[in-house]
Amino acid sequence: MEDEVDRLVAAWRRERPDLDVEPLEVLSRVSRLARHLDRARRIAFAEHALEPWEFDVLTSLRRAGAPYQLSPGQLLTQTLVTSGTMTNRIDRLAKKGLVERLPDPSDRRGVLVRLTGEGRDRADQALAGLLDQERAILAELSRAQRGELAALLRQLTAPFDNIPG
Amino acid sequence: MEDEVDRLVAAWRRERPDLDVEPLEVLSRVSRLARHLDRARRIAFAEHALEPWEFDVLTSLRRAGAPYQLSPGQLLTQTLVTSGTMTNRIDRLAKKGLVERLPDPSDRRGVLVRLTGEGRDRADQALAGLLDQERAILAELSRAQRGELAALLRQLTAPFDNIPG
DNA sequence: CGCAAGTATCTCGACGTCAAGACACTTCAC
DNA sequence: GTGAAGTGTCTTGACGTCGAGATACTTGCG
Repeated sequence: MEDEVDRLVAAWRRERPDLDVEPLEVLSRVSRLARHLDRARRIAFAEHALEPWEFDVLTSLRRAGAPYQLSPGQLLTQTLVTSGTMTNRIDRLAKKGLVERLPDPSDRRGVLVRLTGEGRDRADQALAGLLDQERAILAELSRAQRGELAALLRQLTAPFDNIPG
Repeated sequence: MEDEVDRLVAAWRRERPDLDVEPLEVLSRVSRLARHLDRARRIAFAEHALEPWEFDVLTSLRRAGAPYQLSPGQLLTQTLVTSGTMTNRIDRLAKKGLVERLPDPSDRRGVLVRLTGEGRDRADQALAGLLDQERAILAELSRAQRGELAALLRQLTAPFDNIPG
């Protein structure tokens, strides 16, 4: 089946036959698919009255394991946002009672963000919903294909994740 | 090589051994890679004094071929933004002299957006720069692997692109 | 010990996006 | 032709993000 990137690449080959546009076959698909996923997630989370950004923060804390707390700096690296954004997110989540700020006992510059009981429940529920939705999207592929795809993507993400950038 | 998603998945398996988190192996990588690509593109385009959103609009028009004009509605479907956003983008690009608005001769509700000569040159230059950067990112993979990856991604994007979403 | 450099977080203003609705024009059925 | 539904674009207000700088504390060197 043809997709929008096939059309996009064909158009470039017509308009700019002098250029090698093969990279777009992969990376434009990644960007566009991410865009579609963002939209789908927004809808899935709405059932749990959560925004995607709230999910990102809550699940980062949830994954940390008991006592479900991380510093704002650790949250930054997990969510790929800037520090100003994270401050704002923590403020809003705290106001909703899903997280709380505690002073870091070992560094008085620092703060720890801890998930509340309600925050934990909401994260768990939303995660289950998200996984259901993602399984439906991935039903296009066989188990083996999903494994291949994951491995190929890992090769591209690893440099970004390991060399700081 | 391990990436951030490997760590993320391992954390979920520890915290929620009851859930099947396999979908994250693919889709979390797509989202995170897209995020990294956004950042890299922003830097690449800065050399040409263009923002990513400007590039998106200008190249959509460029790909359309002479006379390089599309309606705002056609631009919406190509760029995956809302109509209010597109109006705003066209306003700003017009103010910079990179596009111009013309009345649509065949539908008086409509408008056509046309690339100016300078807009076309800027789009062409930025595209070449982007492709160089993307080639560097994709050097992690063999030509055959890139082909495989593109084909697998196409299977996931096609439903979004063909069934209206 | 004392000071400079480094680090963690927060503050602030500018900006881009979105969603919903308004408006103008077109199309289609009767 | 006329009215209703449909379509294409723009307007508006709220919101989230970013980047740069400020602040408070810590670390390491002399």
